[in-house]
Amino acid sequence: MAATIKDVAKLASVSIATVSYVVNGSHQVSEETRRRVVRAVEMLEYRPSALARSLRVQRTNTVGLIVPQLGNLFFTEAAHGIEEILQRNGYSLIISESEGSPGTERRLIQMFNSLLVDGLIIVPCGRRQSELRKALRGNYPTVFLDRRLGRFAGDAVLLDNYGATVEAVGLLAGRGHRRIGMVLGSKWYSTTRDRIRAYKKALRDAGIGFDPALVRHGDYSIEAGSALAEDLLRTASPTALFLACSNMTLGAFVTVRKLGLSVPGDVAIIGCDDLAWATATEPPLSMVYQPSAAMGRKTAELLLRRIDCPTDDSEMFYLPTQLRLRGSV
Amino acid sequence: MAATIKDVAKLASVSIATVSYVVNGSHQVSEETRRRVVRAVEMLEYRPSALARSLRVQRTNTVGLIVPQLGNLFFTEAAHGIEEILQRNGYSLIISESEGSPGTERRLIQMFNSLLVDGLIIVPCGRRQSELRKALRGNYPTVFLDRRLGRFAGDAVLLDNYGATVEAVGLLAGRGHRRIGMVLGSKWYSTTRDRIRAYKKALRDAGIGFDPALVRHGDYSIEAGSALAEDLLRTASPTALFLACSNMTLGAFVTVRKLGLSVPGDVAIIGCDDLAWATATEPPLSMVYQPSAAMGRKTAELLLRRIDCPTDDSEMFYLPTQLRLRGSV
DNA sequence: GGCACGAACTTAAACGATTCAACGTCCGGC
DNA sequence: GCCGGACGTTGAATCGTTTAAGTTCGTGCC
Repeated sequence: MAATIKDVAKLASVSIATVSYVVNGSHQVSEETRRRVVRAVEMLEYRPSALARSLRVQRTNTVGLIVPQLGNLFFTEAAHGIEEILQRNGYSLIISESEGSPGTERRLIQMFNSLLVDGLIIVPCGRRQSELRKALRGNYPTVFLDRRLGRFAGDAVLLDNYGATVEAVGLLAGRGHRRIGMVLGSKWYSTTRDRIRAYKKALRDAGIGFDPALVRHGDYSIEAGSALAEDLLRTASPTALFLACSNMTLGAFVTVRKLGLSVPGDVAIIGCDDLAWATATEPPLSMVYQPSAAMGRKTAELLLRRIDCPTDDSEMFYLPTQLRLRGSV
Repeated sequence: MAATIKDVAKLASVSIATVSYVVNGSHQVSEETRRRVVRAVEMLEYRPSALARSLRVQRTNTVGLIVPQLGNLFFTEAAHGIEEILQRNGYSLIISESEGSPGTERRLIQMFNSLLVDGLIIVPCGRRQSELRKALRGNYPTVFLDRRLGRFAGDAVLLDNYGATVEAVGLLAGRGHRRIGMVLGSKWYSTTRDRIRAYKKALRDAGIGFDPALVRHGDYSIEAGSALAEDLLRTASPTALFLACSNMTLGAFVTVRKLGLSVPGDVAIIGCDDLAWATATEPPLSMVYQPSAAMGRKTAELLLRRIDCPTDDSEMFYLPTQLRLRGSV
């Protein structure tokens, strides 16, 4: 249906090689033939097949992205940042969702393997890094986003969750809270582990003992936020809550109100990932701002650098967050 | 680097054709050779190149999606619904953002043209349908999502914005509101035109005159919601506001409170696209629920049908919405 | 005049799959 | 003993590009 390089060559009465040279400007061509070819290209509305080109040159100028959910603004903003950088560099992005399932994650990686992407950005949700490594097979550079695997495994762009949590918990402790409940994500994620380390550190600094009953793990959904907050309030009587994402913060806030408790009177709240609606509640919610778009940009830049010059040394970046105090504490 | 069909053929001591037949199950192969080939495939961790296959069979099992913004949950939920259906049918999805710019939209379409996608789903933002048609060149089926172009142009899956707006405005009028402000999207979008028709109809039914000063157009951002609501309140003194998307609803709500007005006492509010945070505000916001994920699924199904059997007759679906009344009216 | 050289094109071999047509082998039927 | 099929396998063309390696031709130099 669509015109191919052959059609153009025939119409311009030159060889297909010449057409290719004109289109790519990769070889000397006389002005006269150049014009003929250009006209033929325009008449036929010829656009080179990205597929055929990619097959030939063994690169697609495409990178893959695997995020847990598209319904989470934290990730879509990161995706947005990634797109911005890629677009500027002539790359395109294939986005897909792992739904937090290691199985889906593996399937997607295999899909990308057979798609000949030039690089991959992934928010890993599998637990074992060896499996992920194996699935990736090292055919193309990979950068981890938001979460890392193991201690020092590969390139990664992360947020300073440790620092953010130390600051938030420290602040709550400073205001006299002794029982600070934590609603975090899966205990296998590096973000969660960092936050727990930070929690213990902040408690130690404030001379408060660590009570495991105050720490819960959810799946970053609104429902998890509700359920865990309710359970925590009923069984561990915290006077403050820290929540690891905006969804869970929302669920927890609504539940706290439903239980007839006042914020911040009965329960102080600090959530993560400052979204616009956090200032529309009454009281407005205190949130740890996470620079998701910037994180995306940084990740894309790192990946492009790796694509251009692969190396064994891996880099890890921690982006600073920002605690935004509002009425909820 | 990665193993190709040739490597497998060599290792299994058969021709590449046989390997292909085994891998695809598209031809009879003796049990004995089948086993040899399968073993070779496993040993080499062979995965067929999607690129080469697509080039040969002239289809990619990939569809493109163009949405205005990824940062809008309405679209990401639709994307989610699309993915769900595609995945189930062995297709993958390439998502991209037009940022509401017709220029970017055209660029993206051209990218998809050279990418050999099997179909395209687009939330159009260009104003002229002829241009879009030309860019699309009719090489693959296209389905419009959420907005249509012109009156009856092509396959489309839409929401019943007309019905929703008649209901919402009618309800406000029924409660005695005579000056109902509308904060809508670009006046070129079909959604906006439908809503204006509905607005006029509902006013007529209630015996209220139409005042153009009560209708404003924004770009679906939080900022637009704030600015337009403030302007509307200062200059046209509405006692109720209808807003065409969740972002603008949020912006408007925050602004109304900032101006020291009470909701619903001074201003009643009905927004669109019921998101979870709408119940966390005080008062909770009345919203028109829009089944975005279902819309996505429906769209994907329609597209797949068109890919399987192209036809000239186009279909248009209007999905019902649902008015959810809460404290804000 | 012969030779070398560069400019402007073309030829043809990849890239990694699918798939049609052809081929050999074996078997059963007449 | 010969013919016709079925079965299993292979060779080669093809998809639409890029690009290394020619080819042709005109020109300048000795």
